[in-house]
This record gives sequence, C-alpha cells and structure tokens, in this order.
Amino acid sequence: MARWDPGAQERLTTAALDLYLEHGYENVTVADIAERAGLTRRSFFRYFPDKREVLFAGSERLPAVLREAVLGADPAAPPLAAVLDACDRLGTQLTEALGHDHVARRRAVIDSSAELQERERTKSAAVSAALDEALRERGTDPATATLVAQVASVAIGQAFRRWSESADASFTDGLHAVLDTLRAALADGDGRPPRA
Amino acid sequence: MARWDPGAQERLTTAALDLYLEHGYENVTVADIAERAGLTRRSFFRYFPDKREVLFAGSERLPAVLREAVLGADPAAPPLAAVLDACDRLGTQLTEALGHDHVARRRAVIDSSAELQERERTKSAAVSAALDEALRERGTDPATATLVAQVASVAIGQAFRRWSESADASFTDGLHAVLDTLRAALADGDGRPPRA
DNA sequence: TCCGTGATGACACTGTGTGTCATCACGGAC
DNA sequence: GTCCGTGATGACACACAGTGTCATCACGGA
Repeated sequence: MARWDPGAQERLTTAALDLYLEHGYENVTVADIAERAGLTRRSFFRYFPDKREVLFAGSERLPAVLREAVLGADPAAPPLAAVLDACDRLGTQLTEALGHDHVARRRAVIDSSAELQERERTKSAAVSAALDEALRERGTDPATATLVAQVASVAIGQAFRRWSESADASFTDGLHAVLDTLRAALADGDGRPPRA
Repeated sequence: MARWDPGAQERLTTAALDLYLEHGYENVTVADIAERAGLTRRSFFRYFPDKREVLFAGSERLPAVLREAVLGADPAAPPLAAVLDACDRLGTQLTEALGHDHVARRRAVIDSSAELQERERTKSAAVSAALDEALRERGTDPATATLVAQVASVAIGQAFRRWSESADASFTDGLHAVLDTLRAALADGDGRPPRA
C-alpha cells in the first residue's frame, strides 16, 4: 500500500473533509490529515501547497475550461452573452460532476472558517480573471471586460450557492434568474433614466 | 520613548509599508517590522492580529460607516440608488482622507502578493456584507439585497482602483461611469429582450 | 507614598510551510 | 536475472506566524 498509490491525493481530500467536519477546521492539523490518509505530514505538502487548498482540489482547472468555453462562443455575441453561453454549456456538466452531498459537506466546512472563505474568494477571483482574459481576446474593450467578468463571477457564485442549497433548480436557470434580478435592480436603481 | 507611546500603531504601519516596499512582503518578518518601530515581535500582535492586517489599518470602520450611510438614504429610493447615494456622500470624504501617495504605495505592495490580495478581497466582502445587511433593514428582499450589495462592492472596487491610478477623476464620477458601463453590457448582453 | 492599572518584554510553545538528504520500489536496459 | 535511473516517500532540521503566560515598569490616583 505504501508504494504505488494513485489514490493518495483523493485519500487526503476525503480525510481532510471528514476531519474538518468532525473537529472543525482549526482544530485539525496537517499531521492529522496525513496520518488518516496513511502518509506523512511532509507528503501532504507534496500534493497540496497548503492546508486550505485540500478543499479545492480540481478547481485549478475551472478557469482554463471557462476561458476556452468563452472563446468558443459566437464571436458576434456581446460580452455577457458569450459568458452566459459558456456557462450554459458547462454549468450542468460541472455541477453534475460534483454531487450534491460532497458540495454540501464542503459548504458547511467553508462557511465555518474565515480562512477558507478567503481562499474561496480567491478561487472566484481566478474565474473572474479567466473570463476577463477571454473577453479581451474576443475584442471586448478592457474596462467592459473586467466589469462583465467580475459581475458574471458574482452571478455564478450566487447561482452555484442556490443550486447547492436546493437541488430543485438547475444551475443554468438560477444563473439567468440572478441576472434578471440584477437587470431589474439596475433598471430602477440609480434614479437616473435608463438611457441617459 | 518606551512608555506612553500613542504613536506605536502608526509607527508599525509605516515601518511595515516601508519594509514591504523595500524588501518585498514575503521577505519581511514581523520581527523586522517591530524592530524598526522600536517594539517587540510580541507587541506587534497586540496591535494587529496578523502580518497582513497592518496594511489595512482603519478599514474595519468602513463597513459600519457605509451601513449607516445606506440607512440614512431616502427610504423610498430603490436599493441601488440608496447605495449610490451613500457612496456619493462618503466617497470623496474617504478618498480625501487617504492621500494618493499612501494609497499608491499600498497598491504596489498588495499587487505583488497573493496573500495580500486575498486579504483585500476579504475587506471588500466585509463592505458587501454591510451593504447587504443595510439593504435588508431597509426592506429590500434578501436575494436582491445580496446581489446589489455584491455588484456595488465590485463597482466600488473598480472605481477606487481607477481613482488611485489616475488622480484626475473623482471617485464618485468613476463609480457612476462604472455603472453606466455595466448597464450597457447588461442591456445588450444576454441576447434576450430587456423586458422579458 | 503606596497601589491599581495598563502596556510592554521575555519566554515557551504549537503549528504551518520549506529545504535537504537518504531510502525504497518500480520499470527499463543489457 | 541483474543493474541502474527515476520518482515518490520518510526523516530530519529549520524559519517564521501566531498565542499563552508571567514578570516588569511607568503612570495616575488614593
């Protein structure tokens, strides 16, 4: 079992999630996680750069995937439409690959630790940066690209959270619902005519 | 000079900023900062909870101030208008109290460290949470409140960065410009009629 | 003058994250 | 079948963040 162990990383993630849920994130040491996974503390840091990252395994691929999806959208589509099109095509596929149970357990741990929420925001920022870059490559002017990317990242986060909390609505539907809400708030929101 | 030293906290912040700029955030230890400020490593942690927070001194008051400003806005105003009104009244006052030089130096340090960017996003999230809470107290429905708060937080961040990079435009003007951009992107952005 | 209070220094300790080296299993070369 | 390169791991050792605890010292008031 010691040598040739392709499941070591997965064992670390499950061990970490279990221990975090059982004793609380701050009361679990890296040595605890490694021990339950049958590894050494030093080896933990060969799979993950730090104690927080173990909860976000795989998330490093999302920015690149989203970037490609946006670049693959209709070149004539306006920025937000391109992002939404990319989310429509990837959203269900991504959410289905995760599983509600695992997501819910992760959610509970993250919501209990400021440190983990900080890291989660970093992941969201990485998504935003990827969208930003993809939009610029499509020719969107930089200011609009950055803004649309950040707002889309907020909407994605909101929709994802709604999906994870109640499994009845699809991620894509939630995303469009969030944007409808935003549209309404923006339309009557600043006391100035919509077409200034 | 040792006893009765009201300027200890400020000495720590300036020492930290100087050292971070001179040697890079990661190459500066808390002991270095404390020494330059004429204090002990242990005393540093009596003024700041950690090494990052020293760059954000005073920011803990912003959420409460914004909250009060939103609650003080016209009760009949729609959510986003209330937030913008609050920002209009506070924005210039806040930016003037900071000073371009200090903000620019801080910006350079933060942009050079992922750890500090993470903390900055946490500060932004605190602003968003305060806006969210204030809007709910005004009677805004929770979904709209959270969304408007997060989007406003993004807009504030964008406007603040623009202001800090070029001193020619006011913070308030930048904020409205950002929202105009967003309005335009949202209007033609999803390929669906604005009034679905 | 004495004492309570609050800020500080000194010290010890846990835990994260990193560098370095020895070791061991595996697969391929011969 | 034996030998060797490679890669993953364990075993230290270390710097540093952050925390608890206690002694000390200056200050202001009784």
